[in-house]
Amino acid sequence: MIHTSTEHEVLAVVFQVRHFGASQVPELAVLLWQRGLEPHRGAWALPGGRVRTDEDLPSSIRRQLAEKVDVRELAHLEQLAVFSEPNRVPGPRTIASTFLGLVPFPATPELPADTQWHRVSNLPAMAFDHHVMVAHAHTRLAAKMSYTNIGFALAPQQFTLSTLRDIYYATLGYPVDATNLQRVLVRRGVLTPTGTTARSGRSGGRPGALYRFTDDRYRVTDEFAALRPPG
Amino acid sequence: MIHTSTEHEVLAVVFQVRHFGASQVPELAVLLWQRGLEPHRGAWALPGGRVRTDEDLPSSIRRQLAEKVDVRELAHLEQLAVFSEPNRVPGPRTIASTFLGLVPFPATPELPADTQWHRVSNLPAMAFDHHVMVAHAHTRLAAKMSYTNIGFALAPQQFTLSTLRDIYYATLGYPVDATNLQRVLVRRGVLTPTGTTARSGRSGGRPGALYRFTDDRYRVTDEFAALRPPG
DNA sequence: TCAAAAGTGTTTCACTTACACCCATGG
DNA sequence: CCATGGGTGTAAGTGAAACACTTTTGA
Repeated sequence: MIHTSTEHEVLAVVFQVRHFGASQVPELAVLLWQRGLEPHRGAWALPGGRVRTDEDLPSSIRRQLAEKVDVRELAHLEQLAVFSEPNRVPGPRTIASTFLGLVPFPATPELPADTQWHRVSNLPAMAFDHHVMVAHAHTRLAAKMSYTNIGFALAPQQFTLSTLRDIYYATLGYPVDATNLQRVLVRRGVLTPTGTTARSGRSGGRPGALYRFTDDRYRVTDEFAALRPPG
Repeated sequence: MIHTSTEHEVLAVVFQVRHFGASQVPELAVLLWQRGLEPHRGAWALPGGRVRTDEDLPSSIRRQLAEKVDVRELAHLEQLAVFSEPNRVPGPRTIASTFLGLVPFPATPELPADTQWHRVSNLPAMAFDHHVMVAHAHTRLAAKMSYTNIGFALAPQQFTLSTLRDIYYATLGYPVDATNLQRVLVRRGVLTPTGTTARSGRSGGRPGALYRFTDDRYRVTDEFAALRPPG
């Protein structure tokens, strides 16, 4: 197919840690909408769409996400990769810029009828190259969980360490020791104790201390694993 | 200004570690060309240009770089950020996708008359928003020097540890201990001894052992600084 | 008083850095 | 034989992981 012009679209991989069914442990979820028209009718797609000529990409994706979720819920938004294969979608040649968006636990935004949260570990049939984008976003998120404070965008304002441990588990895919998590994050200045305590759960147990993220903006907290500057 | 359509361009920040003047220590350099026409006539710009409708972004930037440097010299190429402010350049609205390109030391590719290497530490007046792109690329490169094998794309096939130390110094901006550099990189499997030795320099001194990078493809070598998987 | 959940303390381990000292070469 | 640069050994420090043990609560 020969293209004569190029369109530009933005797509967002919006993640939230959510409870599914009666399961005790929450899982990582991604926001998808189901296509009602061909091509790929019935397949699930990432929210987003055409970029207008008078808006930059972050504005564009925020505008388009506003139709899906309350944008105030979006605690973090960052650029991912660009997908530019000339025939990645049928029709006019379209370059896609992808974004990673994060919604805090445990908000439950209103969703349009065609839109749903899906387990990242159990994705439905997806439209076009969107599954690659989800995988890419997940990889990026998991990496950043260990050397940035990006968790602030997935956690509530205040939380116990068990809650935070669940969030790390959901994003990383492997269990994390709550004790060590606390020590690592407090030492780095990522976590601050609020001084208050939560109430005990339904089945008793000692109430947990409440923490909050020190910053509510993205920050790299562990830049140099090796080859640090001298001093 | 009201735009009615959107163009898409690619721009590359091409780095090389180079000797400048009689200085003993090489420095990080970026490839720039000087604009001969308005706007920003005389200012220095990144290589790149309009994306054709039938090529993806990596192909496009490779094609356009071929006019500046021998593409065989380009040992690494990766996507950076997209710049999308509607008025970032005069004329039609243009979205720019930027790339990071790396050329090994100490190649000296032929350059067109309008093109030169410039010290990253002493940049000339630059066109449009290109200085931001260079800063962004430098930050990304410095970060990746410490947790990936990306140095393979800046180093010769074989090299002594002093050479490698200079390359790390040039990219990171602070001195690195050659001894520890060797230990860190060999343990991670990034560096392999060749078993051969270099000849002594002009002023005598013990000849250095020669090393090579184990892989000639980009690889993350130190994924988890903390919160590693159990086991 | 028991189970559940949270928190503390301690040991072990892996890695990195810093630095003093020894080695090989050319002039 | 000495200046120059390369290489080795080692000690100290950091920070993370694992895990047993203690504390606090609800029922």
